[in-house]
Amino acid sequence: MSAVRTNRTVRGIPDATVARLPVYLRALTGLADRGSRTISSEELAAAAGVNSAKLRKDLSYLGSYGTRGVGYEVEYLIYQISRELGLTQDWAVAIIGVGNLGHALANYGGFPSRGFPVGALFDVDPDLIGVPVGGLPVNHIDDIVTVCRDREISIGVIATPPSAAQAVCDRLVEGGVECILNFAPVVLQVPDTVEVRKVDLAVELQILSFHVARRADGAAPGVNGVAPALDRMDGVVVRR
Amino acid sequence: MSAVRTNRTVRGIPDATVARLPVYLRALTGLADRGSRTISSEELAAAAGVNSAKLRKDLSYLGSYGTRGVGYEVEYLIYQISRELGLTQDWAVAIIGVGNLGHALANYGGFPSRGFPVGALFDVDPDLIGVPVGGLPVNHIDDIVTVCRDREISIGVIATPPSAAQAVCDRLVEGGVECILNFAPVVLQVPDTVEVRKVDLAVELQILSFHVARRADGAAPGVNGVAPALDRMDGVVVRR
DNA sequence: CGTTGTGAATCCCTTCACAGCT
DNA sequence: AGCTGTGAAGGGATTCACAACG
Repeated sequence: MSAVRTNRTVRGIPDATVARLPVYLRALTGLADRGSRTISSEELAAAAGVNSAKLRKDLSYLGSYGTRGVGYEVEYLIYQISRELGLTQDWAVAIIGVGNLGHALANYGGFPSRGFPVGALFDVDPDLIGVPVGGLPVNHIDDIVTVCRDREISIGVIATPPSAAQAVCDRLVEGGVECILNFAPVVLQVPDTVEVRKVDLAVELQILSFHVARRADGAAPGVNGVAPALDRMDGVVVRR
Repeated sequence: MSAVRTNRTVRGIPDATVARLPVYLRALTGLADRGSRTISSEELAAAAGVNSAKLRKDLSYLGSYGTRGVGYEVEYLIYQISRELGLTQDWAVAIIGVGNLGHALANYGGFPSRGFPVGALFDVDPDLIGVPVGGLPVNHIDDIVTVCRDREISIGVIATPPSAAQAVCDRLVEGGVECILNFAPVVLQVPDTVEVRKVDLAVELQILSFHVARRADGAAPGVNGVAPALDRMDGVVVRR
Protein backbone atom coordinates (compact mmCIF):
# COMPACT_ATOMS: atom_id res chain seq x y z
CA MET A 1 0.00 0.00 0.00
CA SER A 2 2.82 2.42 -0.68
CA ALA A 3 2.69 2.68 -4.44
CA VAL A 4 4.50 5.85 -5.40
CA ARG A 5 3.89 7.13 -8.88
CA THR A 6 6.06 9.70 -10.54
CA ASN A 7 3.11 11.41 -12.12
CA ARG A 8 2.09 14.78 -10.80
CA THR A 9 1.61 14.22 -7.13
CA VAL A 10 2.91 11.42 -5.03
CA ARG A 11 -0.20 9.28 -4.79
CA GLY A 12 -1.86 7.63 -1.92
CA ILE A 13 -5.30 9.17 -2.00
CA PRO A 14 -7.08 8.37 1.28
CA ASP A 15 -9.81 5.74 1.04
CA ALA A 16 -12.31 8.16 2.52
CA THR A 17 -11.57 10.58 -0.30
CA VAL A 18 -11.86 7.94 -3.03
CA ALA A 19 -15.25 6.98 -1.63
CA ARG A 20 -16.47 10.56 -2.00
CA LEU A 21 -15.17 11.28 -5.49
CA PRO A 22 -18.10 9.50 -7.17
CA VAL A 23 -20.49 11.66 -5.18
CA TYR A 24 -18.76 14.83 -6.34
CA LEU A 25 -18.83 13.50 -9.85
CA ARG A 26 -22.56 12.98 -9.74
CA ALA A 27 -23.15 16.47 -8.38
CA LEU A 28 -20.94 17.89 -11.10
CA THR A 29 -22.67 16.11 -13.96
CA GLY A 30 -25.96 17.46 -12.61
CA LEU A 31 -24.53 20.96 -12.65
CA ALA A 32 -23.12 20.52 -16.15
CA ASP A 33 -26.59 19.47 -17.32
CA ARG A 34 -28.00 22.68 -15.95
CA GLY A 35 -25.36 24.59 -17.84
CA SER A 36 -23.07 25.79 -15.03
CA ARG A 37 -19.58 26.56 -16.25
CA THR A 38 -17.85 27.12 -12.91
CA ILE A 39 -18.67 26.38 -9.29
CA SER A 40 -17.22 27.29 -5.91
CA SER A 41 -16.24 24.72 -3.32
CA GLU A 42 -19.01 26.05 -1.10
CA GLU A 43 -21.74 25.35 -3.64
CA LEU A 44 -20.39 22.02 -4.79
CA ALA A 45 -19.99 20.90 -1.20
CA ALA A 46 -23.63 21.76 -0.50
CA ALA A 47 -24.74 19.78 -3.55
CA ALA A 48 -22.70 16.79 -2.46
CA GLY A 49 -23.76 17.03 1.17
CA VAL A 50 -20.32 17.62 2.67
CA ASN A 51 -18.35 20.39 4.32
CA SER A 52 -16.52 22.71 1.93
CA ALA A 53 -13.13 22.34 3.61
CA LYS A 54 -13.39 18.59 3.21
CA LEU A 55 -14.25 18.99 -0.44
CA ARG A 56 -11.27 21.25 -1.08
CA LYS A 57 -8.93 18.91 0.75
CA ASP A 58 -10.28 15.95 -1.21
CA LEU A 59 -9.79 17.72 -4.52
CA SER A 60 -6.33 18.84 -3.52
CA TYR A 61 -5.22 15.20 -3.52
CA LEU A 62 -5.89 15.10 -7.27
CA GLY A 63 -3.95 18.27 -8.03
CA SER A 64 -4.56 22.00 -8.17
CA TYR A 65 -7.54 22.19 -10.46
CA GLY A 66 -9.29 25.27 -9.08
CA THR A 67 -8.81 28.99 -9.64
CA ARG A 68 -8.50 31.20 -6.57
CA GLY A 69 -11.16 33.85 -6.43
CA VAL A 70 -13.25 31.96 -8.98
CA GLY A 71 -13.83 28.29 -8.24
CA TYR A 72 -13.62 25.13 -10.30
CA GLU A 73 -14.42 24.73 -13.96
CA VAL A 74 -17.16 22.11 -14.02
CA GLU A 75 -16.26 20.18 -17.17
CA TYR A 76 -12.58 20.14 -16.38
CA LEU A 77 -13.17 18.88 -12.87
CA ILE A 78 -15.49 16.19 -14.21
CA TYR A 79 -12.69 15.06 -16.49
CA GLN A 80 -10.07 15.03 -13.75
CA ILE A 81 -12.21 13.07 -11.30
CA SER A 82 -13.25 10.63 -14.03
CA ARG A 83 -9.64 10.08 -14.93
CA GLU A 84 -8.63 9.54 -11.33
CA LEU A 85 -11.41 7.00 -10.85
CA GLY A 86 -10.44 5.14 -14.01
CA LEU A 87 -13.72 5.99 -15.70
CA THR A 88 -12.08 6.96 -18.98
CA GLN A 89 -12.44 3.38 -20.00
CA ASP A 90 -15.10 0.72 -19.61
CA TRP A 91 -14.79 -2.09 -17.11
CA ALA A 92 -16.83 -5.19 -17.80
CA VAL A 93 -18.75 -6.69 -14.89
CA ALA A 94 -20.06 -10.19 -14.36
CA ILE A 95 -23.13 -10.86 -12.25
CA ILE A 96 -23.18 -14.17 -10.46
CA GLY A 97 -26.54 -15.37 -9.23
CA VAL A 98 -29.56 -14.51 -11.36
CA GLY A 99 -32.21 -14.57 -8.64
CA ASN A 100 -34.30 -11.63 -7.55
CA LEU A 101 -31.41 -9.30 -7.02
CA GLY A 102 -29.19 -10.52 -9.85
CA HIS A 103 -32.10 -10.17 -12.24
CA ALA A 104 -32.73 -6.60 -11.12
CA LEU A 105 -29.05 -5.76 -11.47
CA ALA A 106 -28.83 -7.28 -14.94
CA ASN A 107 -31.75 -5.14 -16.06
CA TYR A 108 -30.55 -2.01 -14.31
CA GLY A 109 -29.51 0.50 -16.94
CA GLY A 110 -27.33 2.48 -14.56
CA PHE A 111 -24.37 0.13 -14.90
CA PRO A 112 -23.70 0.13 -18.66
CA SER A 113 -24.57 3.82 -18.94
CA ARG A 114 -21.85 4.65 -16.45
CA GLY A 115 -19.18 2.63 -18.14
CA PHE A 116 -19.76 -0.78 -16.55
CA PRO A 117 -21.16 -3.03 -19.29
CA VAL A 118 -22.50 -6.35 -18.07
CA GLY A 119 -20.24 -8.85 -19.81
CA ALA A 120 -21.44 -12.10 -18.30
CA LEU A 121 -24.17 -13.67 -16.17
CA PHE A 122 -23.84 -16.90 -14.21
CA ASP A 123 -26.14 -19.21 -12.29
CA VAL A 124 -26.38 -22.87 -11.24
CA ASP A 125 -30.03 -23.37 -12.12
CA PRO A 126 -30.12 -25.52 -15.31
CA ASP A 127 -33.44 -23.90 -16.31
CA LEU A 128 -31.70 -20.54 -16.54
CA ILE A 129 -28.63 -21.52 -18.56
CA GLY A 130 -28.81 -20.03 -22.03
CA VAL A 131 -31.85 -17.90 -21.20
CA PRO A 132 -31.20 -14.25 -22.05
CA VAL A 133 -31.58 -11.85 -19.12
CA GLY A 134 -31.26 -8.19 -19.98
CA GLY A 135 -30.16 -9.32 -23.44
CA LEU A 136 -27.35 -11.60 -22.31
CA PRO A 137 -27.62 -15.40 -22.03
CA VAL A 138 -26.85 -16.93 -18.65
CA ASN A 139 -23.76 -19.14 -18.36
CA HIS A 140 -23.19 -21.95 -15.95
CA ILE A 141 -21.30 -21.16 -12.81
CA ASP A 142 -18.78 -23.90 -13.66
CA ASP A 143 -17.57 -21.76 -16.56
CA ILE A 144 -16.74 -18.69 -14.50
CA VAL A 145 -12.99 -19.04 -14.91
CA THR A 146 -12.88 -19.42 -18.67
CA VAL A 147 -15.65 -16.97 -19.47
CA CYS A 148 -14.19 -14.28 -17.22
CA ARG A 149 -10.79 -14.76 -18.85
CA ASP A 150 -12.23 -14.67 -22.37
CA ARG A 151 -14.42 -11.62 -21.85
CA GLU A 152 -11.90 -9.72 -19.76
CA ILE A 153 -14.21 -9.26 -16.81
CA SER A 154 -12.81 -6.72 -14.36
CA ILE A 155 -15.46 -6.67 -11.67
CA GLY A 156 -17.48 -9.53 -10.23
CA VAL A 157 -20.83 -8.87 -8.59
CA ILE A 158 -21.82 -11.68 -6.24
CA ALA A 159 -25.59 -11.97 -5.86
CA THR A 160 -25.77 -15.60 -4.83
CA PRO A 161 -27.09 -17.15 -1.62
CA PRO A 162 -24.51 -16.89 1.16
CA SER A 163 -23.65 -20.57 1.03
CA ALA A 164 -22.32 -20.29 -2.53
CA ALA A 165 -20.55 -16.97 -2.20
CA GLN A 166 -17.08 -18.08 -1.13
CA ALA A 167 -16.79 -20.75 -3.83
CA VAL A 168 -17.94 -18.28 -6.47
CA CYS A 169 -15.48 -15.74 -5.18
CA ASP A 170 -12.62 -18.23 -5.43
CA ARG A 171 -13.44 -18.95 -9.06
CA LEU A 172 -13.69 -15.28 -9.92
CA VAL A 173 -10.24 -14.73 -8.49
CA GLU A 174 -9.00 -17.72 -10.45
CA GLY A 175 -10.52 -16.11 -13.55
CA GLY A 176 -8.44 -13.01 -13.02
CA VAL A 177 -11.08 -10.82 -11.41
CA GLU A 178 -9.50 -8.55 -8.82
CA CYS A 179 -12.44 -6.43 -7.73
CA ILE A 180 -15.59 -7.81 -6.20
CA LEU A 181 -18.87 -6.29 -5.14
CA ASN A 182 -20.45 -8.67 -2.66
CA PHE A 183 -24.17 -8.68 -1.90
CA ALA A 184 -24.06 -11.98 -0.03
CA PRO A 185 -24.05 -11.71 3.75
CA VAL A 186 -20.68 -13.41 4.13
CA VAL A 187 -17.17 -12.25 4.98
CA LEU A 188 -15.19 -13.31 1.91
CA GLN A 189 -11.65 -14.60 2.20
CA VAL A 190 -9.50 -13.28 -0.64
CA PRO A 191 -5.81 -12.79 -1.41
CA ASP A 192 -4.78 -9.24 -0.61
CA THR A 193 -4.38 -8.40 -4.28
CA VAL A 194 -8.18 -8.48 -4.48
CA GLU A 195 -10.43 -5.61 -3.48
CA VAL A 196 -13.82 -6.43 -2.02
CA ARG A 197 -16.68 -4.07 -1.30
CA LYS A 198 -19.76 -5.30 0.49
CA VAL A 199 -23.37 -4.23 0.28
CA ASP A 200 -25.50 -5.87 2.93
CA LEU A 201 -29.13 -4.81 2.99
CA ALA A 202 -29.98 -6.54 6.24
CA VAL A 203 -27.05 -4.86 7.93
CA GLU A 204 -28.24 -1.47 6.71
CA LEU A 205 -31.70 -2.11 8.11
CA GLN A 206 -30.27 -3.26 11.43
CA ILE A 207 -28.20 -0.11 11.71
CA LEU A 208 -31.36 1.89 11.07
CA SER A 209 -33.16 -0.24 13.62
CA PHE A 210 -30.71 0.97 16.23
CA HIS A 211 -31.71 4.53 15.45
CA VAL A 212 -35.47 3.85 15.39
CA ALA A 213 -35.22 2.04 18.69
CA ARG A 214 -33.24 4.87 20.18
CA ARG A 215 -35.94 7.37 19.18
CA ALA A 216 -38.83 5.16 20.28
CA ASP A 217 -37.10 4.84 23.64
CA GLY A 218 -38.05 8.16 25.10
CA ALA A 219 -41.28 8.55 23.15
CA ALA A 220 -44.75 7.56 24.24
CA PRO A 221 -45.40 3.82 23.90
CA GLY A 222 -47.10 2.73 20.72
CA VAL A 223 -45.44 5.27 18.46
CA ASN A 224 -44.26 3.33 15.42
CA GLY A 225 -43.10 -0.11 16.47
CA VAL A 226 -45.21 -3.15 16.08
CA ALA A 227 -44.74 -5.48 18.99
CA PRO A 228 -44.17 -4.57 22.63
CA ALA A 229 -40.53 -4.68 23.70
CA LEU A 230 -39.20 -7.69 25.54
CA ASP A 231 -38.02 -6.76 28.98
CA ARG A 232 -37.01 -10.13 30.24
CA MET A 233 -34.17 -12.24 28.99
CA ASP A 234 -36.15 -15.42 28.54
CA GLY A 235 -34.85 -16.70 25.27
CA VAL A 236 -33.23 -15.77 22.05
CA VAL A 237 -35.02 -13.37 19.80
CA VAL A 238 -33.18 -13.64 16.54
CA ARG A 239 -35.05 -15.23 13.69
CA ARG A 240 -33.77 -16.93 10.66
CA MET B 1 -25.94 13.72 20.39
CA SER B 2 -25.39 13.59 24.14
CA ALA B 3 -28.26 11.38 25.19
CA VAL B 4 -27.39 10.00 28.59
CA ARG B 5 -29.42 7.07 29.76
CA THR B 6 -29.47 5.88 33.32
CA ASN B 7 -29.54 2.26 32.31
CA ARG B 8 -26.38 0.33 32.86
CA THR B 9 -23.72 2.28 31.08
CA VAL B 10 -23.74 5.87 29.98
CA ARG B 11 -24.54 5.51 26.29
CA GLY B 12 -23.08 7.03 23.21
CA ILE B 13 -22.00 3.99 21.25
CA PRO B 14 -19.72 5.11 18.39
CA ASP B 15 -21.25 4.93 14.93
CA ALA B 16 -18.43 2.72 13.75
CA THR B 17 -19.31 0.23 16.46
CA VAL B 18 -23.03 0.28 15.70
CA ALA B 19 -22.23 -0.46 12.07
CA ARG B 20 -20.30 -3.58 13.08
CA LEU B 21 -22.76 -5.03 15.58
CA PRO B 22 -24.93 -6.55 12.83
CA VAL B 23 -21.86 -8.29 11.45
CA TYR B 24 -21.05 -9.79 14.83
CA LEU B 25 -24.66 -10.82 15.17
CA ARG B 26 -24.55 -12.67 11.90
CA ALA B 27 -21.35 -14.48 12.83
CA LEU B 28 -22.85 -15.42 16.19
CA THR B 29 -26.07 -16.86 14.78
CA GLY B 30 -23.94 -18.94 12.44
CA LEU B 31 -21.98 -20.23 15.41
CA ALA B 32 -25.15 -20.91 17.38
CA ASP B 33 -26.45 -22.97 14.47
CA ARG B 34 -23.32 -25.06 14.59
CA GLY B 35 -23.91 -25.60 18.28
CA SER B 36 -21.13 -23.53 19.86
CA ARG B 37 -21.91 -22.54 23.42
CA THR B 38 -19.05 -20.12 24.03
CA ILE B 39 -16.52 -18.31 21.88
CA SER B 40 -13.39 -16.25 22.44
CA SER B 41 -12.92 -12.75 21.10
CA GLU B 42 -10.14 -14.08 18.90
CA GLU B 43 -12.36 -16.61 17.14
CA LEU B 44 -15.39 -14.36 16.83
CA ALA B 45 -13.21 -11.59 15.45
CA ALA B 46 -11.85 -13.94 12.79
CA ALA B 47 -15.38 -14.97 11.81
CA ALA B 48 -16.44 -11.35 11.53
CA GLY B 49 -13.32 -10.27 9.69
CA VAL B 50 -12.02 -7.80 12.28
CA ASN B 51 -9.21 -7.45 14.78
CA SER B 52 -9.90 -9.00 18.20
CA ALA B 53 -9.06 -5.87 20.18
CA LYS B 54 -11.58 -3.96 18.15
CA LEU B 55 -14.20 -6.58 18.78
CA ARG B 56 -13.62 -6.50 22.53
CA LYS B 57 -13.74 -2.74 22.63
CA ASP B 58 -16.93 -2.72 20.60
CA LEU B 59 -18.59 -5.21 22.92
CA SER B 60 -17.39 -3.30 25.96
CA TYR B 61 -19.65 -0.41 24.93
CA LEU B 62 -22.65 -2.68 25.49
CA GLY B 63 -21.53 -3.84 28.92
CA SER B 64 -19.40 -6.58 30.43
CA TYR B 65 -20.88 -9.64 28.87
CA GLY B 66 -17.82 -11.87 28.65
CA THR B 67 -16.12 -14.14 31.16
CA ARG B 68 -12.39 -13.71 31.65
CA GLY B 69 -10.46 -16.85 30.97
CA VAL B 70 -13.42 -18.28 29.04
CA GLY B 71 -14.94 -16.03 26.40
CA TYR B 72 -18.49 -15.02 25.54
CA GLU B 73 -21.59 -17.15 25.84
CA VAL B 74 -22.98 -17.23 22.31
CA GLU B 75 -26.72 -17.12 23.00
CA TYR B 76 -26.40 -14.48 25.65
CA LEU B 77 -24.31 -12.25 23.43
CA ILE B 78 -26.80 -12.69 20.59
CA TYR B 79 -29.51 -11.49 22.93
CA GLN B 80 -27.56 -8.49 24.15
CA ILE B 81 -26.59 -7.31 20.67
CA SER B 82 -30.15 -7.85 19.41
CA ARG B 83 -31.48 -5.81 22.28
CA GLU B 84 -29.00 -3.02 21.67
CA LEU B 85 -29.90 -2.89 18.00
CA GLY B 86 -33.61 -2.80 18.79
CA LEU B 87 -34.20 -6.17 17.16
CA THR B 88 -36.36 -7.48 20.00
CA GLN B 89 -39.30 -6.01 18.19
CA ASP B 90 -40.38 -5.77 14.57
CA TRP B 91 -40.06 -2.56 12.57
CA ALA B 92 -42.31 -2.26 9.55
CA VAL B 93 -40.74 -1.00 6.33
CA ALA B 94 -42.33 0.65 3.32
CA ILE B 95 -40.81 0.30 -0.14
CA ILE B 96 -41.36 3.23 -2.45
CA GLY B 97 -40.83 2.58 -6.13
CA VAL B 98 -41.81 -0.86 -7.41
CA GLY B 99 -39.50 -1.01 -10.42
CA ASN B 100 -36.69 -3.50 -10.92
CA LEU B 101 -35.10 -2.92 -7.58
CA GLY B 102 -38.25 -2.31 -5.54
CA HIS B 103 -39.70 -5.49 -6.94
CA ALA B 104 -36.65 -7.47 -5.96
CA LEU B 105 -36.69 -5.97 -2.48
CA ALA B 106 -40.40 -6.69 -2.00
CA ASN B 107 -39.79 -10.33 -2.86
CA TYR B 108 -36.61 -10.62 -0.83
CA GLY B 109 -37.29 -12.89 2.12
CA GLY B 110 -34.38 -11.56 4.13
CA PHE B 111 -36.28 -8.54 5.39
CA PRO B 112 -39.32 -10.07 7.09
CA SER B 113 -37.29 -12.99 8.41
CA ARG B 114 -35.00 -10.59 10.23
CA GLY B 115 -37.75 -8.61 11.85
CA PHE B 116 -38.47 -6.08 9.11
CA PRO B 117 -41.90 -6.95 7.69
CA VAL B 118 -42.81 -5.09 4.52
CA GLY B 119 -45.86 -3.09 5.57
CA ALA B 120 -46.50 -1.02 2.47
CA LEU B 121 -45.54 -0.61 -1.19
CA PHE B 122 -45.93 2.57 -3.21
CA ASP B 123 -45.61 3.61 -6.83
CA VAL B 124 -46.94 6.24 -9.22
CA ASP B 125 -47.68 3.92 -12.12
CA PRO B 126 -51.50 3.54 -12.31
CA ASP B 127 -51.08 0.05 -13.80
CA LEU B 128 -49.38 -1.08 -10.62
CA ILE B 129 -51.81 0.32 -8.03
CA GLY B 130 -53.67 -2.51 -6.33
CA VAL B 131 -51.52 -5.20 -7.92
CA PRO B 132 -50.05 -7.48 -5.25
CA VAL B 133 -46.26 -7.68 -5.22
CA GLY B 134 -44.78 -10.17 -2.81
CA GLY B 135 -48.30 -10.61 -1.44
CA LEU B 136 -48.96 -6.94 -0.72
CA PRO B 137 -50.99 -4.62 -2.98
CA VAL B 138 -49.26 -1.48 -4.23
CA ASN B 139 -50.57 1.88 -2.99
CA HIS B 140 -50.38 5.19 -4.76
CA ILE B 141 -47.54 7.46 -3.81
CA ASP B 142 -50.06 10.20 -2.94
CA ASP B 143 -51.17 8.11 0.03
CA ILE B 144 -47.77 7.79 1.62
CA VAL B 145 -48.56 10.04 4.56
CA THR B 146 -51.81 8.41 5.63
CA VAL B 147 -50.77 4.83 4.93
CA CYS B 148 -47.47 5.20 6.79
CA ARG B 149 -49.30 6.70 9.76
CA ASP B 150 -51.96 3.96 9.77
CA ARG B 151 -49.56 1.06 9.43
CA GLU B 152 -46.96 2.48 11.77
CA ILE B 153 -44.16 2.33 9.23
CA SER B 154 -40.78 2.87 10.89
CA ILE B 155 -38.41 2.62 7.96
CA GLY B 156 -38.81 3.90 4.42
CA VAL B 157 -36.87 2.32 1.56
CA ILE B 158 -36.60 4.67 -1.41
CA ALA B 159 -36.18 2.78 -4.68
CA THR B 160 -37.52 5.44 -7.03
CA PRO B 161 -35.78 7.23 -9.88
CA PRO B 162 -33.60 10.06 -8.56
CA SER B 163 -35.98 12.78 -9.75
CA ALA B 164 -38.74 11.57 -7.42
CA ALA B 165 -36.62 10.77 -4.39
CA GLN B 166 -36.70 14.07 -2.53
CA ALA B 167 -40.48 14.49 -2.83
CA VAL B 168 -41.01 10.93 -1.65
CA CYS B 169 -38.64 11.51 1.21
CA ASP B 170 -40.54 14.63 2.31
CA ARG B 171 -43.80 12.72 2.41
CA LEU B 172 -42.29 9.88 4.36
CA VAL B 173 -41.06 12.34 6.96
CA GLU B 174 -44.50 13.91 7.03
CA GLY B 175 -45.92 10.44 7.61
CA GLY B 176 -43.79 10.03 10.71
CA VAL B 177 -41.00 7.93 9.22
CA GLU B 178 -37.68 8.81 10.85
CA CYS B 179 -35.33 6.30 9.25
CA ILE B 180 -34.70 6.05 5.55
CA LEU B 181 -32.72 3.68 3.39
CA ASN B 182 -32.04 5.49 0.12
CA PHE B 183 -31.17 3.65 -3.09
CA ALA B 184 -31.66 6.70 -5.29
CA PRO B 185 -28.46 8.49 -6.32
CA VAL B 186 -29.44 11.76 -4.64
CA VAL B 187 -28.33 13.57 -1.51
CA LEU B 188 -31.55 13.83 0.48
CA GLN B 189 -32.34 16.89 2.56
CA VAL B 190 -34.00 15.91 5.84
CA PRO B 191 -34.58 17.42 9.27
CA ASP B 192 -31.91 16.26 11.67
CA THR B 193 -34.36 14.10 13.57
CA VAL B 194 -34.28 11.78 10.56
CA GLU B 195 -31.60 9.19 9.95
CA VAL B 196 -30.67 8.42 6.35
CA ARG B 197 -28.48 5.63 5.07
CA LYS B 198 -27.55 5.45 1.43
CA VAL B 199 -26.82 2.53 -0.83
CA ASP B 200 -25.53 3.61 -4.20
CA LEU B 201 -24.56 0.83 -6.56
CA ALA B 202 -22.94 3.06 -9.16
CA VAL B 203 -20.81 4.67 -6.46
CA GLU B 204 -19.66 1.26 -5.29
CA LEU B 205 -18.67 0.31 -8.81
CA GLN B 206 -16.83 3.58 -9.28
CA ILE B 207 -14.88 3.04 -6.10
CA LEU B 208 -13.95 -0.40 -7.40
CA SER B 209 -13.05 1.16 -10.72
CA PHE B 210 -10.44 3.23 -8.95
CA HIS B 211 -8.85 0.06 -7.68
CA VAL B 212 -9.03 -1.82 -11.01
CA ALA B 213 -7.51 1.15 -12.78
CA ARG B 214 -4.76 1.40 -10.23
CA ARG B 215 -3.87 -2.25 -10.77
CA ALA B 216 -4.10 -2.07 -14.56
CA ASP B 217 -1.76 0.92 -14.42
CA GLY B 218 1.45 -0.94 -13.93
CA ALA B 219 0.40 -4.09 -15.73
CA ALA B 220 0.93 -4.99 -19.36
CA PRO B 221 -1.55 -3.25 -21.68
CA GLY B 222 -4.60 -5.27 -22.59
CA VAL B 223 -4.99 -6.99 -19.25
CA ASN B 224 -8.69 -6.70 -18.38
CA GLY B 225 -10.03 -3.39 -19.56
CA VAL B 226 -11.98 -3.01 -22.70
CA ALA B 227 -11.10 0.22 -24.44
CA PRO B 228 -7.70 1.88 -24.72
CA ALA B 229 -7.12 4.63 -22.19
CA LEU B 230 -7.54 8.24 -23.21
CA ASP B 231 -4.35 10.14 -22.83
CA ARG B 232 -5.45 13.50 -24.07
CA MET B 233 -7.92 15.84 -22.53
CA ASP B 234 -10.05 16.30 -25.59
CA GLY B 235 -13.51 16.20 -24.20
CA VAL B 236 -15.65 14.95 -21.41
CA VAL B 237 -15.87 11.26 -20.91
CA VAL B 238 -18.74 10.83 -18.53
CA ARG B 239 -21.82 9.27 -19.95
CA ARG B 240 -25.38 9.62 -18.86
C1' DC C 1 -12.05 40.96 -3.20
C1' DG C 2 -13.27 36.22 -3.19
C1' DT C 3 -11.91 31.66 -3.22
C1' DT C 4 -8.52 28.09 -3.25
C1' DG C 5 -5.06 25.22 -1.10
C1' DT C 6 -3.09 23.76 3.16
C1' DG C 7 -0.52 23.75 7.81
C1' DA C 8 -2.18 23.10 12.41
C1' DA C 9 -5.52 21.67 15.73
C1' DT C 10 -8.98 18.56 16.89
C1' DC C 11 -11.66 14.67 16.98
C1' DC C 12 -12.60 9.91 16.42
C1' DC C 13 -11.29 5.33 15.66
C1' DT C 14 -8.00 1.67 15.84
C1' DT C 15 -4.43 -0.86 17.88
C1' DC C 16 -1.34 -2.04 21.54
C1' DA C 17 -0.30 -3.99 25.74
C1' DC C 18 -1.30 -5.39 30.15
C1' DA C 19 -3.77 -5.24 34.65
C1' DG C 20 -7.51 -7.66 36.51
C1' DC C 21 -10.55 -11.31 36.93
C1' DT C 22 -12.28 -16.31 36.54
C1' DA D 1 -3.28 -20.24 32.85
C1' DG D 2 -6.18 -17.86 29.80
C1' DC D 3 -9.07 -14.33 28.18
C1' DT D 4 -11.56 -10.10 28.92
C1' DG D 5 -11.85 -5.19 29.56
C1' DT D 6 -9.55 -0.91 29.10
C1' DG D 7 -6.12 2.91 29.77
C1' DA D 8 -2.76 4.78 26.72
C1' DA D 9 -0.55 5.33 22.35
C1' DG D 10 -0.94 5.85 17.53
C1' DG D 11 -2.97 6.96 13.08
C1' DG D 12 -6.50 8.97 10.08
C1' DA D 13 -9.83 11.93 8.87
C1' DT D 14 -12.25 16.24 9.64
C1' DT D 15 -12.39 20.90 10.61
C1' DC D 16 -10.42 25.34 11.44
C1' DA D 17 -8.40 29.36 9.96
C1' DC D 18 -5.57 31.90 7.08
C1' DA D 19 -1.82 32.79 3.82
C1' DA D 20 -1.39 32.72 -1.09
C1' DC D 21 -3.11 33.97 -5.28
C1' DG D 22 -5.86 35.04 -9.49
